[in-house]
Amino acid sequence: MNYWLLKTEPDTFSLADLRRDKLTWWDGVRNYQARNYLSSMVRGDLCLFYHSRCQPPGIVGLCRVVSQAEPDPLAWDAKSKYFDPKASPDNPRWVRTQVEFVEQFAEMVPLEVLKSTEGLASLKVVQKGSRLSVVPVEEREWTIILGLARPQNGRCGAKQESG
DNA sequence: GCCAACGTTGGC
DNA sequence: GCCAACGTTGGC
Repeated sequence: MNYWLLKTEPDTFSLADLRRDKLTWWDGVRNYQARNYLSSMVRGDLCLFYHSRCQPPGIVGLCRVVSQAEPDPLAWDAKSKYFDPKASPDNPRWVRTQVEFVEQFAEMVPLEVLKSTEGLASLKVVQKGSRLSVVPVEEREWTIILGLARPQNGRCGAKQESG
C-alpha cells in the first residue's frame, strides 16, 4: 500500500467532478517520471487530491486507486489533446490508472499551510519548481497531512469516520 | 498575466 | 553528448 499525490487544475477536473462521477481515468499524463509513478500504483493505494492553478492551491481530499496502470488510449487518438504521434497500441508509451472518489475534506489544506508545517519540507509539492502531476508521498507525510485535514482528531475523543 | 523553473527537442 | 531554444507548469 502506497501513498501518492495527484495534481489537477480544478477548472479542468476537480474533486467535485470526481465526487459526481465516482470513478475516473487518470490519463493524459505526458511526463516520463510521472508516468513511472503511475505505473507503480497498485489497487488500494490512496492519493491526496491536489488543486493547482487556483486560489488557493492545496489538498482538497482523497481518492483511491482501483485499477492498475494500463496503456493510455488517448496517446493514439489523433483528436485528443494528449495525442502522441510516437505512441501506438503496439507501443503505448503512456499509461492511465483508474481512481475512485474517497473523501472531500471539510476544509482544504492550502499549499501555504503545507509549506509552513514542520515535517513536510520533503513533500514534493512544496518544493519550488515542482511540476510533476503524480508524486509519491511518504507515510510520515501522509499522517501529518491527514492530521491537518482533520484537526479535531485526537482531541476531546473525537471520532474519525472511515470509508 | 507574469515569469521562474523545469522537461524535451534537435542542431551540431 | 552538449546545450540553446522552446513549450509547459503553476505560484504569485
